[in-house]
Amino acid sequence: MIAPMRKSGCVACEECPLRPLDTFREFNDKELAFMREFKTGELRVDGGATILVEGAHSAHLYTVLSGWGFRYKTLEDGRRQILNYVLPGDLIGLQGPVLGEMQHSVEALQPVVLCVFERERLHRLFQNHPSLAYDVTWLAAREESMLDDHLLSIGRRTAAERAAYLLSFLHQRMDALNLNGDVEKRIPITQTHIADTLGLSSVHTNRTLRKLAARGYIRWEPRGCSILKPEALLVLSGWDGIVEKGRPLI
Amino acid sequence: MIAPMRKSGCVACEECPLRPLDTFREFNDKELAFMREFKTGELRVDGGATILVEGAHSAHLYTVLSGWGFRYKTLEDGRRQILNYVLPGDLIGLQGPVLGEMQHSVEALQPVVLCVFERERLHRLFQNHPSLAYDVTWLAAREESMLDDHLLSIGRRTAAERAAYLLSFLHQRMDALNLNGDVEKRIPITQTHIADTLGLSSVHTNRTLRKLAARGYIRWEPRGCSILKPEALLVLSGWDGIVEKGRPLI
DNA sequence: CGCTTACTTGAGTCTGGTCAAACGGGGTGG
DNA sequence: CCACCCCGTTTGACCAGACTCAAGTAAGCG
Repeated sequence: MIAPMRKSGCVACEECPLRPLDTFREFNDKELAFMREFKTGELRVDGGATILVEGAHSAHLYTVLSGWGFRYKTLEDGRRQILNYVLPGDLIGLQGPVLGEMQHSVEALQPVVLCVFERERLHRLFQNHPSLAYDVTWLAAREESMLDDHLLSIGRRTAAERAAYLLSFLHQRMDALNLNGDVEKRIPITQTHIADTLGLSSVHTNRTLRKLAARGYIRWEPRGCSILKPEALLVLSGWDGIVEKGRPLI
Repeated sequence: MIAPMRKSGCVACEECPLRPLDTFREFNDKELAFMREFKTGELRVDGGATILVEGAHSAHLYTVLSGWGFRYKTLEDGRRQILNYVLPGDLIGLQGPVLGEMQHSVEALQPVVLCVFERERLHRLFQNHPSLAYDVTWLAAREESMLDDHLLSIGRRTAAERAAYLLSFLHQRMDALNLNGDVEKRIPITQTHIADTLGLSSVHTNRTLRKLAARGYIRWEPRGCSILKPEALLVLSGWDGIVEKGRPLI
């Protein structure tokens, strides 16, 4: 599951391929210098691997460099709820250092590369780099905002609206990273993942997605979904879309 | 809706009635001094009043000193989803300063007293008080953790389990504040609030609650609910309960 | 080639929604 | 003081969206 991490041979923060993207705010030299120091290595995990486990008192936190994953919780009897998806630029595992232990698990959907940070050094970040501390809070507030949206969706939208919302949401997040600019245009998840995100059964999810496909809004492919009419999905969902500018990249 | 705020005549942070409670971590003198400076006044709102509005670019953030409220979002057609409840000690309105504008609204369930903070000074807090900055992040991570729990509940639990979860959740939060130690033992919400939290209709919520009452787990009172058998509710819900120690009070 | 995983489809069931009506308490204006 | 109204709660009857069970297809892989 876990390849050894190395400091040499991994991407330096100054050359991070994500940082130049429009979504991310610019860091100054001091911030970048700290980041390079803060990052202790990289971690590669296979698709399907568990990155963080509920209950663990993890020694690390991570930022996703590439690949998709998802956060989830389960009930005793196995019912699973996917809480959110993690994409490149997302900070994960903050609950470990801050609250003491993880309250959810994280799993990779594809091979994922992670930047590794030590929980110990997080205090140094807060001590010496207020702007970065603020950024960590920014990221936490953003996650909360996404969860609010998901809650509204699961609680109050119909199955079709929920599906439209989720696909719009993921499409917009991809868009911000230009992941759909080149090769990867597909959202790399199965219908079971969608079902476990929307609080539906996989059978009903399938029927709902087929209707969206019949209308020409999406095309379902093995292990993934292509968005053909993002605007139509957005209208159907009744969602405003993501409001986000100057997102920090820790 | 809004009474004028005054700095004199309001509770100083050193004498904050909440701070001595076991749930909250102790603050040192320097932290307390900053808090007294940070707090610019108090605000009293009536029950039913709106404290913060979605879309607003609010100039303040608040900590609840007394009273209950709730955070919510609505869809165009009026469908409402309650995201979480706010109780004394909760920091609200962080989204304003951090993300730029509020993505949800907050409404008072009762007369509520709030400590008022200026969004401008939040940067000073991060600049000069790393421990408090860390605390703000702690609170954001805690909120996220609660939302994760809610999502699991709405997405994957049955109506009865959801109701049991929500009532357990609110009961535990009351407990931590000793609100049930003295006069107020009731959870001060209507069945419509519960319905809008659980993603159910009010009719079905009523039937579900009556079943819980018939089993002797709860007693419903006008505009409120008393918990008679918290352990039974916890078992029914399949929830672990809140894990929380040394919560900061900003 | 056989196994597994993902997706599809049909049939019957049930949880939870909608519509409708009624009750009861608290507040208000006459 | 009483009539009225409104809000929150309760209950019944009926309906429908979503679930379960079940079976079958198709693609990928060792």
